[in-house]
Amino acid sequence: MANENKLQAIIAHAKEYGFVFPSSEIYDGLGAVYDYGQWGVELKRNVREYWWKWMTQMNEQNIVGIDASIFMHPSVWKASGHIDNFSDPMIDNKDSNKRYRVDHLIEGFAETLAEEEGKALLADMDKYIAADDFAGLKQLIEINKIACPVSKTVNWTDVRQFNLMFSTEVGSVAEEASKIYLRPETAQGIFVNFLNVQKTARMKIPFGIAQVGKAFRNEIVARGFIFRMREFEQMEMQFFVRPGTQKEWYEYWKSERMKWHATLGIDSAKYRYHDHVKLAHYADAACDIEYEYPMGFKELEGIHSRTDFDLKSHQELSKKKMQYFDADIDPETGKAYGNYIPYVVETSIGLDRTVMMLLSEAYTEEDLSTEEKQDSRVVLKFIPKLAPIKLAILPLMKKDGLPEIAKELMEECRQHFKCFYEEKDAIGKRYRRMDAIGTPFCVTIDHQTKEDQTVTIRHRDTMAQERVHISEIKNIVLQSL
RNA sequence: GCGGGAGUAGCUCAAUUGGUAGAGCGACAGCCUUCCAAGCUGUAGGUCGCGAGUUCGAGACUCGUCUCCCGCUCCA
Repeated sequence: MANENKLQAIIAHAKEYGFVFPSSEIYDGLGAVYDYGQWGVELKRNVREYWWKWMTQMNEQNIVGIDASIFMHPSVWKASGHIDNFSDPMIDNKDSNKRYRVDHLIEGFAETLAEEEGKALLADMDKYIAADDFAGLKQLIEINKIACPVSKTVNWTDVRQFNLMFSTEVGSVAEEASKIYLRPETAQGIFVNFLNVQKTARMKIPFGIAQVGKAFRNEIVARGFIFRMREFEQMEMQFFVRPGTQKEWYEYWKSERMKWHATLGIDSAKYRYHDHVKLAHYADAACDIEYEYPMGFKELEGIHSRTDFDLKSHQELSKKKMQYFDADIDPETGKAYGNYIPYVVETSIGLDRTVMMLLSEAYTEEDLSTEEKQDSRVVLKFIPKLAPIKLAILPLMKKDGLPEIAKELMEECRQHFKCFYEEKDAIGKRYRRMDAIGTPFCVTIDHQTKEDQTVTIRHRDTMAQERVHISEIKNIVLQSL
């Protein structure tokens, strides 16, 4: 299937079978916001829980979790650089339809001028930017006849503000209210709690703090289904290390995170690392783990060596010492390492992007036609651990006591994993419905069950069936999880 | 934001030059059925994206508007 069609098919399937719905659809929807439906939420929860366990329980490193609030003190975003770096005035060229950050455009032009002239121009620009004077900025562009590099024209729109962060007011009385932001990343919740966690959990470096939660970003263009949403969920872990060791920990987490991906049942050829050449303001090394989505390789997870940028910024702004006292002996000096601000290696993966990866990877259209008749099915090949429903229990017919036996099995199994019971329609049709939402096992109760307590267990991917004793079903499913 | 394409039932689509909305699948109820969708009967479901205009009459024509998709621009 062509990739553009595959994306369409996945979006349609996700909606049709209750995985992902457009937000507020009855009111024409809300751009780049989606809701998870009954099966989507199970899939997403399974991913989230698996990541959490893998990080905070199964991993050999010392990692604990937190759950910080979405609202944070405005100074947090001052310290993190989000206020200064991500609220840029933008301008569009009407002929080329290209959009530019105003500062980039003017800086680019300034470089073509003589040094003194350029400096003067940039000084003017900084003055206008500091004053939020957009009309002044536009005037500056017009006076200097700064042209679009593509269209070479000066046919510009007005200058507009681009805000990465969503803001709202805290305080119920309007005059007393103060502006705060919805967090654009979860990491800062970890940094501001660094001391709390380190002290109360008596954590020793190296150690990690994990968090899963919502984050919010205005996007200039929100496209690609749940790949890029305005409200999304991140699974992040900040790993605090001794300065100077960040490079080896960066490499460690680079490979460690790929090990996690290798357990998701995804073709390893669909993954690649992408090293950042141009580094963000806080990083000394950074790479992405990319997955080949239907629209191409795209960033799924980021691994960043964030240095001590964040803790240091918070220390400066808050005047609180964000230090760790390291009693370990430095072999070079024979003395304790002493007080320092830890360096940080971050792993940050998009939960929604992971769900989209799993949907993309699992979605399979199969042609089952024989010479006699045409036949096909759509099957979602999730690994059982992540599948929304683990087991469907299907009496072959809804009479002769078969539903009663099925319900007994249902009662036993539902205590351990998500089950689905259905007695309507032909058995083949019920199998196909379960295929469409990725249920790995179906068990069918028939008349023979009444005689020898055996049932048919049917495997999703191979469609193979085997006859087993009814008492084995629970363990067969549990072993696959 | 710009350019292109598309909006009719849950889904896929149909409705002669404008004449007042249908089918298949799906869903639901029942019948029949001893293991891989499309056997039988019945039922529900649509102010044709929304709003104006032209007309005796608009799903169709005109204008506006909204939403979605594709491409471009920005981006941790």
